Amino acid sequence: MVTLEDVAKQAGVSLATASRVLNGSTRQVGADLRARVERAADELGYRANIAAQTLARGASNVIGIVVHDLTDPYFAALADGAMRAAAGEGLLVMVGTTHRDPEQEIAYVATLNAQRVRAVLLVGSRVADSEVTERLRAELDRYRASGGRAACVGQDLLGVDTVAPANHEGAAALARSLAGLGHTRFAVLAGPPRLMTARDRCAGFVSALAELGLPEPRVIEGRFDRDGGYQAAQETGDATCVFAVNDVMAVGALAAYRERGIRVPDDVSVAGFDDIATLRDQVPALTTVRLPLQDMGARALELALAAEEEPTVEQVPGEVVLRESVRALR
Amino acid sequence: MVTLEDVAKQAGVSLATASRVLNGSTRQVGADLRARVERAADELGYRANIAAQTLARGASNVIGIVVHDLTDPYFAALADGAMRAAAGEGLLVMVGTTHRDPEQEIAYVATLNAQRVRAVLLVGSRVADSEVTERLRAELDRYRASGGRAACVGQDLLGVDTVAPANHEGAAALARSLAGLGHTRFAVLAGPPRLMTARDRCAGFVSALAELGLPEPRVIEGRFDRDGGYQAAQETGDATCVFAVNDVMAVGALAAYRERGIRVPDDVSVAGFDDIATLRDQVPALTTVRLPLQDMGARALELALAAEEEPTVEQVPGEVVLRESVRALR
DNA sequence: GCACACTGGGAAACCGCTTTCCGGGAGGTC
DNA sequence: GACCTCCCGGAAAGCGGTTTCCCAGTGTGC
Repeated sequence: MVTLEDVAKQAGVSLATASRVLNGSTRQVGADLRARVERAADELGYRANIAAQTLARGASNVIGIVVHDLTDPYFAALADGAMRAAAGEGLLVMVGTTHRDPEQEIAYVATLNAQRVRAVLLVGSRVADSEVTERLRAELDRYRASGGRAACVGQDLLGVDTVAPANHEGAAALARSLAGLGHTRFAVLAGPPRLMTARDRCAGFVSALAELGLPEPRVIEGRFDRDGGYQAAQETGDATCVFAVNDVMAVGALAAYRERGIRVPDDVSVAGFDDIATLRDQVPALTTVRLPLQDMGARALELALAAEEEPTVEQVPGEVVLRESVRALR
Repeated sequence: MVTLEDVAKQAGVSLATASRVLNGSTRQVGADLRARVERAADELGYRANIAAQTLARGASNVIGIVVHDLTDPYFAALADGAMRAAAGEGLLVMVGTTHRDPEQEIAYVATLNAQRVRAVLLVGSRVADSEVTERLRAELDRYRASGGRAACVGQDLLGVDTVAPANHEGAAALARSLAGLGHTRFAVLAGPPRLMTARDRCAGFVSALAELGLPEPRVIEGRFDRDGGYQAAQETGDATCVFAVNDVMAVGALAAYRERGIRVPDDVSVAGFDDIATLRDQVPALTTVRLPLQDMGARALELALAAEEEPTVEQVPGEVVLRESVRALR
């Protein structure tokens, strides 16, 4: 393993000079020495030891991103956005996946704190469990107390900068659009009530219907993934319009209906939430609420790095996109 | 920022003892001192500085994964597999995305080397550019020379442990299956010839057809993504069966046909490659070659960590999965 | 011609932790 | 009771960089 000292020795200069040449400094180094050092480094194949640099500088150039599940395109898009932004800042990215285990999330914050990462991004829904949230928050506070920055994509429950998708409002807007098509009997594939995102979307949808004076929809809980949508779709009864709280679930629902010979949108209309790019070619094309996922990820990183005194909370509106999976009732 | 020294002082013990208690050691520490240290650490909210640990230990517990594009479910699945395996080993993961720029790939290897990560996983197709490959290989050699381990998912071109999907054979098997259905006029949505993966799949398909004595397929180059498939599908002429070299392209092709009123599989059969989970609910269901992506990612990590003397190359067979997007010609 | 920046080089302290080495005390053996 | 081990605590030497501080040499301005 080649060290800076080896390089300095080979170039016949001091450690200080070698460091200034190779790893950046405000100080100038004469052209000849500079060349000697660079040549020596090249010949020896020197690579700075970042651990040592981090230790000496007291700051790393790494950020951490914690997501629930990378294979879920929702998180992949958010992570990608954040990673592009990070790359633009010359930062490296450490990614942790919790597989939806809140304990893992807490553990990651602790680990990333230990890594002294510059910033931590918590991407994904909070859960409705104040005990867990409190512990996460404590861990986060500890991290921030020692100079770390944090931001979150999801619900503003952690006292950090937050990019908050307008789940409630987006679902409400969707409900109004669907009601505008003449639907009155709705069902909601609500996902797990534990997940704030699922809960908010469901609540937004339900409350908008109530405001319109429409009957309460049937709310079917289940998992937050494709299979959750598939299963919940078995129980939508005589609803003419079904809202799945995310696109992946909606796709599961479409599959379920297809298998049972129920036509979408002729027999039942289906809508999702998120507008996942990978699912844009579904047949029938999915009505949904579009969220600018990549931008949200990037924005979260910006917020974290900007580090205002007071945590910023940014609402991100969703845009209702009507596609072929819904039809108007005359 | 609370350091180990603070903890030691507060507990009234030496640095050595505090270290042994908190950060693991072969040495025993007496129960009372151990308790004192733990209490002090807890009170102060101590988090070990990993940069310092890495420096002192001379080894980090981080691995690096370099992928082309996280939003492509193919890479997401591979990365997820590798990350699960890493988590099982207690390793943290640093993810870099190249967005298909080979220079970025080289740069990441250099950076990860600087980070002294335990292992580097290069996930994704090599490119048919020996100059670039050579430079990447040189960077990798430099990394390995200083004790790093590396593995690759893709083509065995780097002299490191490799998990190599049987692209050629898989595509050939698919070709035979499709020919068995009676098809004779084929087209291949071949992707970019630069990409070895695209090239191998295309070549495997073409050569299998040749062995069967069937006419040469029309080969249409293009991008490796959904839009590439969409565009290439415009030029498939009178082919009765179209092979897209990956599922995402196949989905693009399905969309193109749908728009033009060409029915799949009635008018044209379509097949892809990879068996991407997110795309399993496509209509019509996509015929494809299944690759155990998550396992491959996990396996690559295993290989990298195992670190035999001679690089291992593991072929991973693909399994042809016939679904509704193809039909038999009578 | 002299005081005075100013420039660029090097010695050495320091970042926070691990680990080797040393030493003192307890316990065992004959 | 002398001698040996074993056990466990602490001092201190690194790990590989960065950066402060000091110093010699070189232009400047008057």
